[in-house]
Amino acid sequence: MTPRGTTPTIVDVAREAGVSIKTVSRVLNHEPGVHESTRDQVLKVVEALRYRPKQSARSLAGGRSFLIGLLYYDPSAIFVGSVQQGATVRCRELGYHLVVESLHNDAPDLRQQIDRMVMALRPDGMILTPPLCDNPEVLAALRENGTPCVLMSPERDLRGVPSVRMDDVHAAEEITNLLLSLGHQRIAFIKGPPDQSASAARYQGFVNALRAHGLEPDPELIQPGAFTFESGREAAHQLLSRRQRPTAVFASNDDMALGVLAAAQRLGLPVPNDLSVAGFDDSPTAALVWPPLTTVRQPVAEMARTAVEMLVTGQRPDASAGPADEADLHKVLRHELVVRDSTRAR
Amino acid sequence: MTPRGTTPTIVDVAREAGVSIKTVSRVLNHEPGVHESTRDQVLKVVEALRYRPKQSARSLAGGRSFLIGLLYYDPSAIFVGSVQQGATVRCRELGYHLVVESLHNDAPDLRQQIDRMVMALRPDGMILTPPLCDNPEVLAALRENGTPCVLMSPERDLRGVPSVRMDDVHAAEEITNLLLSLGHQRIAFIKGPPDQSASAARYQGFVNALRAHGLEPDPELIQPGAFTFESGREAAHQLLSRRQRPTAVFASNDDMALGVLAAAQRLGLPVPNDLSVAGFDDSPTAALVWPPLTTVRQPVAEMARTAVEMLVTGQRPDASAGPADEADLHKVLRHELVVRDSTRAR
DNA sequence: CTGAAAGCGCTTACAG
DNA sequence: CTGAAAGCGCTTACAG
Repeated sequence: MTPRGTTPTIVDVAREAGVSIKTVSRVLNHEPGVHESTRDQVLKVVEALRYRPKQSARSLAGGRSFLIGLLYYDPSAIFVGSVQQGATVRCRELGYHLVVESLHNDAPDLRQQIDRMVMALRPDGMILTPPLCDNPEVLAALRENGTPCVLMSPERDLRGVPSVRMDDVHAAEEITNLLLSLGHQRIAFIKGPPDQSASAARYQGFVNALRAHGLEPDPELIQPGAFTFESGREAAHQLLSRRQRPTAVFASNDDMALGVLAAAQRLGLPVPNDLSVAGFDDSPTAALVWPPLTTVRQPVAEMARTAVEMLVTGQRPDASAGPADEADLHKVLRHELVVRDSTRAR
Repeated sequence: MTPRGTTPTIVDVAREAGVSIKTVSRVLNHEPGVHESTRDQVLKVVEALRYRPKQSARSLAGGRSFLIGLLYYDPSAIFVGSVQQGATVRCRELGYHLVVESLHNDAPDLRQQIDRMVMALRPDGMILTPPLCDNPEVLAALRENGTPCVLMSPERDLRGVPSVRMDDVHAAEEITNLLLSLGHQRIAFIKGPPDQSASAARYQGFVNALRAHGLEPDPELIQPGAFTFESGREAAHQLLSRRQRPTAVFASNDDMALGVLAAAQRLGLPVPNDLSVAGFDDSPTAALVWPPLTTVRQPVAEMARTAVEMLVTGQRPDASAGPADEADLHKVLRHELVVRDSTRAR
């Protein structure tokens, strides 16, 4: 019997089951070559004793920590909640746990912070979210200490470094197509900041869709923006005070679209009656304004799930199987068009 | 010298510094009774070798995991981002790490999920956020396996169980006082759902403030709500179609206040010119609407920091110091009034 | 199909 | 002020 008040160890299970601890270990790790009856017997005892192997012992002996690290920067990022939801659930399913670390993208001791975490915890893999996944210093630190990484929505894919993303170009095309199909011809576009690759991708999608319909983007209707509420408001003020107003505005993220809504309201232009507005991201706010925003939902939780899987599955640090197929390294997940009340046929 | 390509261990440090591993251990753990010159020598070697003790080894030998668990339920909760920001930063400062687990409040295997995590990781403490911190099953499971907990904003404080919260009554008083000081007399209030204690507390604060000014709450101006956007919209429609409209609405959370904004817009009532609106929570959305919401900011990140501290500091599982002072167990942190453009003097 | 031995890298008593 | 020994609870080769 296990001493009362003490948590059972593998030794207790082995004694109780009448086998060696090695056999218990084999059963617990799903290793092949254990007689079915032996396995059943062990599992029965495990159940009875409510035994769970201790992570620190497994980690010390086996060299795997069963920990996945999540590095993120902006606490207000719409991302965080969904990333975590997806990542923790998938981790649990796979017998892993998620350790979260918030870093400052421009902290002087960024490298030290990462080293410290990696050396202490030895996570079996690390998920990087923007903007950290585009920080060369972070990537270099992780590569040096040999921690496998998956980048979530990086600016651009790196050869040999796994990543998960959605297709911004395609999604922007779909939003634009929606507006076109509603009969809009004068569609304005508010761009993101030039230093983010999503900005160019979304604009590209917008242009693609127009051209596919035989239209050319009208320079008068293209405004710069910064992915912020304020920049959206300013851009909208410009656009809506033109002699010939657009009948629809596609703001390339939700925060800017909210700014457009505010500007329209300020100018007494009812949305969607006199103006259709579309955003991009499906931020929590998008559904909490009037009218609720038509937008694109990034599959954030799914991306996180996928990242965990790639980390747990691709455990071949020595690349014994030869260089992994580059295409398999970069996954693109399907987004979702969310049509709400801010868009209407003209 | 440390073998190349291998991460240094305590043995390498000891050899290089010409001391025993026990002495290295003492230095690293800030134990007293080490000669200053010895300490310096050890630290120099630690630095040179970039040595960091391995958590799994420390944990296995020492019985402390240096892990703090964070249990949460709702991924969309405004909480998550700030909780994590506060908790991870404080953890890092104290040499701990944060493991996050998302649970379903009504999952059938809730208890198992918790047991599994605790048995595997042996976190030194656990932070519970609403609604998990009010779930008796969760609390029982944690108590049984002896994991110290801190409850964040629980419905009610439990004897002997540490908690951190803000003062809802006081904050609601302040919002009401603000509206009163702006000259509003007909102030409507939208309540939260009766099963959440914050609802009653915020209403209490509202009533307190009115009475302090010699006013009585007008039943005509009190509406039920459910802390959701929709319930706020409905309540506002009721309130704003009265023969004698209120000049201000205090919605007891931001989501409902956003609903009020939507309703006012629908009815062509400009905010704040014809109607002042105040919320509660300072959700991310509060600043992303027009006009931006006057509200109360919960000190969420600070609460999380404090929770980590309580867990790390109060490491006396056997209560050797006698029953801790009940008052010290329940911390109340200062909130912040956020005055924006949705409120104006009438 | 199963087991005895060694060892992962630390900390905890215990000495001196 | 410092150290030698034992042990935490597992997994990894290695045998048979």
